[in-house]
Amino acid sequence: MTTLGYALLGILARGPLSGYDLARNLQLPVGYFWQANHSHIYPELARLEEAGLVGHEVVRQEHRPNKKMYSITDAGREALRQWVSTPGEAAVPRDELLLKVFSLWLIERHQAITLMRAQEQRYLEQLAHFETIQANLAAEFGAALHNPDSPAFCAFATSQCGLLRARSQLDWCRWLLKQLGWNETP
Amino acid sequence: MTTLGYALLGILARGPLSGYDLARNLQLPVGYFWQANHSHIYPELARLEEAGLVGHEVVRQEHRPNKKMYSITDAGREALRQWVSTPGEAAVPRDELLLKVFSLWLIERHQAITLMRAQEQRYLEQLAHFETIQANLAAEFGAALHNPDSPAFCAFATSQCGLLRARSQLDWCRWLLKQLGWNETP
DNA sequence: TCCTACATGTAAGGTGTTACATGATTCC
DNA sequence: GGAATCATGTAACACCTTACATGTAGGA
Repeated sequence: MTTLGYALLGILARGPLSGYDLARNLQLPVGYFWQANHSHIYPELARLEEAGLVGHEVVRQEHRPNKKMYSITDAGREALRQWVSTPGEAAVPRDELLLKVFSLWLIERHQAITLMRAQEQRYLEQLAHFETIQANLAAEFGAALHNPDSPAFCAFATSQCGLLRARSQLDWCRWLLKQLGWNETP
Repeated sequence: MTTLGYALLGILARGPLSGYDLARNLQLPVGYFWQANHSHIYPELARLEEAGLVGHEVVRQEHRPNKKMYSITDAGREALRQWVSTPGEAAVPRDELLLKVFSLWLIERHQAITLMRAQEQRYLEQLAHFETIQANLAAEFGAALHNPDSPAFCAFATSQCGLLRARSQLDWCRWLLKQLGWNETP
């Protein structure tokens, strides 16, 4: 089983969806920690179905194309549970920005500052985004959000991770910008 | 040009190295934000050389195999500068752990706690690692570490990012563990 | 004797992205 | 008329990992 497969199972465990809907989920809500294109999702769904982890039924629609609604099977839920409860290896975080910062000494000071300011802006947007997500979750689920056995809490927990991360990255950006400013020749 | 290519140029900009040494750099020091295997590096070095961005000379050694020492060319340094100074797209952080947390509601409370405790331990190790790296850099470079035009400062800046990240992840882990504990039935 | 470090490569397979391909409906 | 949304797929390519392949020297 691939990780994408588990990502799909994780979304389908919350309710039946079409491949198209799954693709949208993997662009934004879940997309902040795992992305995928539809061209990857459709074949993967076929593989999951062959393995008996999901099933689908065709829903006829008027005024728009028919769609296949996929649902997770008992076997699928069990496979997902198994995967979630096993620790797994430490992931390698690939960060292009850090690669650039590693070579920042090569470029002009003002270019470096421009680069980091753009990044600062990006993290600010991320932060705002996660705050919006959390506000929406709070409005929709209320007290249920504090129950760790609910899907809503789990969505909140992942967004909380993103929020804290964005904050720490923002701190780092500003620290770096300060360093870049100190030795400046006016 | 691939990102791996720029990663190699970024290391070679600090001094000539063999493919083997580059592979080691991309396992640990740089490896905390970009990893690569030797099987990927050797062909990439050949491509960089074909493009005139690096060159090599064979160094004969006794008691051990000959090696090819690669150095960055002027064209390579310029290409690297170009790449570093352009902002680039926002990266998609793929995080398997967050995918698991997203489905945490499916598993038993004690399993979830075990999972997060293991993760907490992992982040603690990361934190210690970055602190060691920074201590080593401080011991080796001293005051030069504060000069943003030095390669040493850039190495420090990347480790600083890793350190802050590890800290925020640790905070998140503990927040989640607290949430998992609150609704516990003893 | 076996394992690790040094040193360089190729081959096969898995994963992920971009582009190709089609077609109805709705909004500007 | 053109763009966006809904809806599903295939094909080609780029990227990355694992395994295969070879050989010396030194330490446990």
